[in-house]
Amino acid sequence: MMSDSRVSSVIQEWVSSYQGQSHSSPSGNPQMDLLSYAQGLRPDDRGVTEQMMGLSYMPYSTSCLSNTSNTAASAHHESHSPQQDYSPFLHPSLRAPLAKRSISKDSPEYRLRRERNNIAVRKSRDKARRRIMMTQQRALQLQDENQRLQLRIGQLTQELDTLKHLLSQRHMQGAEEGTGDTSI
Amino acid sequence: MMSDSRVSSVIQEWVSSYQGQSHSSPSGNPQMDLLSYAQGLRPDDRGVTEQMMGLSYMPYSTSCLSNTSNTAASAHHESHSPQQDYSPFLHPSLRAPLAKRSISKDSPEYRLRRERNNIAVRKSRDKARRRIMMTQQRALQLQDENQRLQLRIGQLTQELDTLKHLLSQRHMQGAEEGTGDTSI
DNA sequence: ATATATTGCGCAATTT
DNA sequence: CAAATTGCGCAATATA
Repeated sequence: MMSDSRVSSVIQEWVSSYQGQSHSSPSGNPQMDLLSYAQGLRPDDRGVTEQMMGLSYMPYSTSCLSNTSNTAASAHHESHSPQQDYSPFLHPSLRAPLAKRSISKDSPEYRLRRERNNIAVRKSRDKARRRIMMTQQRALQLQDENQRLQLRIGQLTQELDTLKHLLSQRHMQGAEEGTGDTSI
Repeated sequence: MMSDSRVSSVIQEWVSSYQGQSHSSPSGNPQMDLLSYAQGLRPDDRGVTEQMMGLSYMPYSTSCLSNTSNTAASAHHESHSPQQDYSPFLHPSLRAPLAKRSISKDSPEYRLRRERNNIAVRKSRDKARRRIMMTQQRALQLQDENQRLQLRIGQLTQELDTLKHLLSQRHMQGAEEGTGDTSI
């Protein structure tokens, strides 16, 4: 049976043709104070694609997949070596790994790889967390500045009105030569 | 042997007993604050501080885990039933479940709970994803509006200058009665 | 005390 | 091939 991850891959592939590419973490400098980060905001980094709001949140393996949990206490991502999906209906890249490796999970090589990936994963997630927080902060900052600007506009507008009024009075006073134009 | 998750719990308990508070840290999640720093490997998200960028992202439990999975393919977070912490030093609510459940992972009850949690997790993550996207979008919108406002301010300022200039000329022209005040 | 919501973590499939 | 991402389930917590 195909794992859920593979299913999502389908959607991903299917959809990826739609979203060009993005990701260009210009970060370089991890420090990247909020200000500078504010310049090159990434509208998105990825996956704006997947959602489709399927509000059911039904388990992926339930209700449509057998999920015949192998032995005893090992649910999770098991049953990978035995039984694969050779269905001819699926996209080639989705079908079974075809007796790929015998890394056997015991191989020190396997552990090494896992460990490295785990590290990478932590790093990546850390990065993501930081990115998210920075975006939030940026939004807050922008909101503040926005308010500030709106206020400033209010001031200027009022001042402008005052001057216009004043000027019109002068015009009245000065009578005849009035061009009546105060706009720029 | 104890799973990494339990390790963190231990550390957490251990540390929390130092801080006085049992659990319910006033703000934020304890899991990280302490554990991460205790292990000195998470730049973490919390402090926007992040300075020691070169951190190692060292594995939490590697190098001490045998991971001799019970059967064949089930590594991961196994072995939970055996070994509990009955330390009398800990706050009662922190001590081991005291032979609480024998949910044994086989119990249909266990599966039920797991399934429910899985659903909750998916839901929660979906929500988070949406929130993040919205924040990003909001930041973009704010940025746009900001620009718009800045422009507006530029216009107003210029117009104001023009009027002021004009007015000053009128003053000159009208001579003596000038109050000289154009500010609001 | 129970149910749901969050969150860090490791796994595996994919991407880059 | 190595590192980065991403969806997923688990378990510990946090909340309600």
